[in-house]
Amino acid sequence: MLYRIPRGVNDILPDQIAAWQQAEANFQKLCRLYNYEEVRTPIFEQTELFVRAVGEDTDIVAKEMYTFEDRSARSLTLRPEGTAPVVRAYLENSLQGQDPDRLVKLYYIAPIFRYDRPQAGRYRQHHQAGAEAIGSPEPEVDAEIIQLSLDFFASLGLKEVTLLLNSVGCPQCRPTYIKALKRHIEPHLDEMCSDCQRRYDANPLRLLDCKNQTCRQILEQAPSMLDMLCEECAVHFDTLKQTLDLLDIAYNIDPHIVRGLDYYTKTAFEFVAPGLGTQDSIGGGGRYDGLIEECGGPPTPAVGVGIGLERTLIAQEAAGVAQPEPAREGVFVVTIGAPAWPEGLKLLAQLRAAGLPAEIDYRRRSVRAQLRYADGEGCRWAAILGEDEIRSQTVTLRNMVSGEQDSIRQSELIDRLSAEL
RNA sequence: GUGGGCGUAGCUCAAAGGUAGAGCACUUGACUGUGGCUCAAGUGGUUGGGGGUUCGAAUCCCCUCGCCCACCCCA
Repeated sequence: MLYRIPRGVNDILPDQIAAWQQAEANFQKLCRLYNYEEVRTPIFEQTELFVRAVGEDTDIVAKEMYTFEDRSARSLTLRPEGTAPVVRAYLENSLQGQDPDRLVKLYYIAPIFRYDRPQAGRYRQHHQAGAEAIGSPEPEVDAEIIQLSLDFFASLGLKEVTLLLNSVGCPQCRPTYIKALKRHIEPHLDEMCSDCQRRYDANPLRLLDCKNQTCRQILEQAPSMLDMLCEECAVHFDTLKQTLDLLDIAYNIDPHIVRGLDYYTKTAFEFVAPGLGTQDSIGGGGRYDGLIEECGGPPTPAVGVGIGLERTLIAQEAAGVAQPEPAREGVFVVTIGAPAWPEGLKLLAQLRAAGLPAEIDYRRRSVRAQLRYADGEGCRWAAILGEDEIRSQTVTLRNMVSGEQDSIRQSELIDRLSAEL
């Protein structure tokens, strides 16, 4: 073998396509139900867009982007997340129109690229189904995004999805919180891991999700962001919780949900599912009220979600959700003997022209082999053409499920099958 | 980026220094023109790749690539 697939990326082969198409179709259907419209943005953007939107200090920007120069020395980057390109397209095409308060609801299904060490459920190219609601500050919209996501998981038979919920505050209250957090940590700083010592200055919020034992202990008594939200953020969070209660959506408050993208404000959430090992997050999102302004637009509040399709499908498999058997359909043209071959080819073309899925065995093997092939291909009918049939202008039509067969006129075959299939 | 486990037929796996195998799948036949069940025969391998040790390597050593697991990160 001369060439192998690059590390960390996958082929999606015919036997997996049904699961993918089901997931994609369900997501699209739900988005239409919730009045979100599809956008398709390029797989690469100016590098600066992601650096600015996601944040220079994040792992995604610092070490996980596929960045390259084109032939004119422009720095471009393969999309490492879905929100920034949508925001760019929203601004560039003035999707808000003349109404500055207009709520623009968009969705996408797109490949995402991150140079990470591959692992089960973690790939260098994966696919996200995402939804963004741009233009509304209302917590009910956060709830809508969450509900849409949960409906999607439910539509795929995923029953044990847990919603983890947090608020990461806003530019008003977060600095106060960070000051309090650092004040708590400072006396213990030299006991903490080297990563945390670096984060202390670079990105103190990230201290919260350190998995190191000693760091965790020190952080256990640390103040919680949730206790220090400003009035506006606290009301937003309370209203969101009330709305979720109203909609019978269960959630676990988890103050350690921080998210790896700097643009989040207020609501941050994550969906976790069993069966994935340590990569158990199948989706996540939150509010990003500052991002549109950061990208050069007017102050515009927004909220969104990204769902990992590979992980969702792994969770679906782990949960033992059976894929529906493809229905038997199609006609297999069986020819017997040399004179029947051209007649079979003509019949094959006629069937296809009439919109009936049809196949033939180009290897011209024994009847036995042709029927076995037809069975393996999942055909519902076999149309058998031999000397007898040609002489009498008929075809032997065999039902591949029941095994019954009878002789019918060639001129009636298409009408008969069209009625049945 | 760090540490560990594993790479043998299309698939799932044996063979622990001495002839590379089994089951499933596939092909053909038993059944001159009828699939699924049964039986029989057959096809199929640079043992991930490269180098080394040895009379002899799937097996031991080194390098490399890939997958998996944990850290990390996140979808």
